[in-house]
Amino acid sequence: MNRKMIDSRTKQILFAVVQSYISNPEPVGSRFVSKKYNFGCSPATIRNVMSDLEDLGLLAQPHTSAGRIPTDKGYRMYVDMLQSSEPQQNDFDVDMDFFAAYTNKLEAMKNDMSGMFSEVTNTLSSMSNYIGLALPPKPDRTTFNRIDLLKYRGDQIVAILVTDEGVIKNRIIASGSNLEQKDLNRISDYLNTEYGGYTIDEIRDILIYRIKKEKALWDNLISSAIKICEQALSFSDEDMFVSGFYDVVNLPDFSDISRIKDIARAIKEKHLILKLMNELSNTEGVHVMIGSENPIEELRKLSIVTSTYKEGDRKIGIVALIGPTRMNYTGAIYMVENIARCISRTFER
Amino acid sequence: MNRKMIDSRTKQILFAVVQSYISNPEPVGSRFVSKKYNFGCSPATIRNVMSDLEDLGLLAQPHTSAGRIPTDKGYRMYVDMLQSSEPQQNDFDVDMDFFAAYTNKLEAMKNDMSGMFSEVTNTLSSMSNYIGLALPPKPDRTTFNRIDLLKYRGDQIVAILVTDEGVIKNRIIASGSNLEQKDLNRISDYLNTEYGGYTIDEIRDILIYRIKKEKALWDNLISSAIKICEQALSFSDEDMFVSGFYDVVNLPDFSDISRIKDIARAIKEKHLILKLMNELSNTEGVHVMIGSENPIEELRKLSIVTSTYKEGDRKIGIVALIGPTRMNYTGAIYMVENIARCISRTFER
DNA sequence: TATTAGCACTCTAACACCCCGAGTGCTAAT
DNA sequence: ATTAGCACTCGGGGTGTTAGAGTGCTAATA
Repeated sequence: MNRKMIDSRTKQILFAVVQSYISNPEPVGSRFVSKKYNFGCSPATIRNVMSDLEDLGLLAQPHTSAGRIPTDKGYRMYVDMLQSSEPQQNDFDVDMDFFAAYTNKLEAMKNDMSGMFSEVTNTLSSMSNYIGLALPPKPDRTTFNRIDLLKYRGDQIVAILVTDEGVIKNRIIASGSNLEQKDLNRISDYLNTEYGGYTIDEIRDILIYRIKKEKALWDNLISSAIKICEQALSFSDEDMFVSGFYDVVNLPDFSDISRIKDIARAIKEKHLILKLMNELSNTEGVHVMIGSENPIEELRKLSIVTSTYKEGDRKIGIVALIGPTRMNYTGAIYMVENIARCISRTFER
Repeated sequence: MNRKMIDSRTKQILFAVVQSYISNPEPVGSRFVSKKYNFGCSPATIRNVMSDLEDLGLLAQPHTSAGRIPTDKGYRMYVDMLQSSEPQQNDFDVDMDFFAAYTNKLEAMKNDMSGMFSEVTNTLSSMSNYIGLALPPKPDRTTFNRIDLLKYRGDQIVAILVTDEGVIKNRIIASGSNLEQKDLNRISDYLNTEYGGYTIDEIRDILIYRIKKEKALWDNLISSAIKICEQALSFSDEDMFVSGFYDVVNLPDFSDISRIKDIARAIKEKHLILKLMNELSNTEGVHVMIGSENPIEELRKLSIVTSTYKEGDRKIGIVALIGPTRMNYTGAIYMVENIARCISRTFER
């Protein structure tokens, strides 16, 4: 056998081992492989090959007299094989009709982002039994299109923030002073010409800068405008949707209490995952991170499958599944990919 | 010893056993009680008393040669003793100043109910290491005060729903037809005179009835009004806030995997807990349910401490802590009670 | 009559031990 | 290059033993 190149049969045996282990979490032995899959060779041969695979760091033995289980590197090769070959038949009982219907369902929820995305994570997790994640279009990174201010009762104002993705948020704020609708119109005109096109992050920076430097210069109206804008833009950054923790504890992979603690900690440290998701939201299509490949310490024993969704050509958010490294990658990829596609379609209309 | 009446020393010994077990989850033996607490009697005497307590069903032995642990009934008596005696010194390092400051913090979030209540559950859970729950003022059960409709762009309308507790929700809806602001005013006037004072639940019923019976009779405007009202009132009923699952798995009480599964299932079945909370939201002040006292199968091994919060005299919602039956009741009661008080104060202003 | 000391008894957790079976690695034959 | 055969290894499950903690009971005591 060559140093670098792995011959086709070897690859297939790796594939078989991984697939067997995924469907049944028992170390897989040579006899089993030789019997179950038809490679036309005896257990002894398989043994040799598996031994090679172990040397390559693709398989490992829990202990001497046990079968092999895949290493993270082994899963990696398996996933790469999956993705280079043609679409696998999915293991979940959802077909394309489901996703078509689902797109319509999401479409109907378009006005309620948070409802829509909690629906998405619920579906992801309940169909897969893994943990579903979703990042809605982040205001920070979207372009401010316009803000509208409507007078409400007393000194209260309804601020409606519109970005390129549509209405993001509306909230009621107290202006402090009693402004007329025409004042509000002047304020929003000012804000829209001044800030239109910037991302919300940038606007925040500008605001902070201005407040420091030029405070004294402004007239009352502008000062109100800034104040209102500040209030209207102050979103919580905790905008990540997670669900499915409660199913995942039933997976055999989490029969060990310490694994559950790991996963609990990982989810609790939302900001870490958030950061990772943000980094990944530049990637195109489906992306898989396996165990130790993961930059986040807390996720080193888990795998994460992500896919960005888009509006037109712009990637505006991301959905994901988190599960054990012994994950049904075929199914997870299929789900994540198609759900992301549903969301994209929703934004297109 | 009398049949029914338990003498004071016996009670105190029960108290000691429970408290010891709560602070350290080991069956407590007679020698230990006699040494640690000063009852001025020997282990043998304690043993007799503990044996009596076991006959009364207040203590139990995991096995013959182990110490005693409290039964649910034992915890019940303990909690009753707690509540009849004067306020215990709390075990958490929060004093009244904390709650005063906390009230202000909540005050500032009053415009953002969901933010406020997720803040509440986070605080509850992180300070106690149990699971924090909160039920915001339920729209269904609150009285509809008025609805305001503001024209926004195109056929879109901002609907602002006001109840006796203040602004509950504002959402953007599409009217379908292009209405002027004065039409909207007529619609909202109609809705307000027609439905003001009813609870939202009742309104929903009325709407359904009317839609069936009188559909043909209405003019266009009223039909729009109903349509809008329907849309505006269609809240998700998933309005319960939960947090702290991730800390609770670290408690020694959940070192057993099956216990974790129990608790995971309990939380997943939100509607059950929701129902319980609804039932409890008529109770006055703090309420404790211990293990088997619980009507919900899934919670039979857990305890729940609840407290309603009020606006004036009306109880409008509830907060709670869920933990193991071996719970720090003193601390949990203290936290729940005071947090509920903070919320009440917030609504008063 | 309530309390206590003393003692026999019970039960668990921990450890040692053994054996079975599954699965391997190696070697020699094909 | 493949294979059959065989010795070897290791974990899991069952058994036996022991130490220690805690009890219940009895008889003595205040």
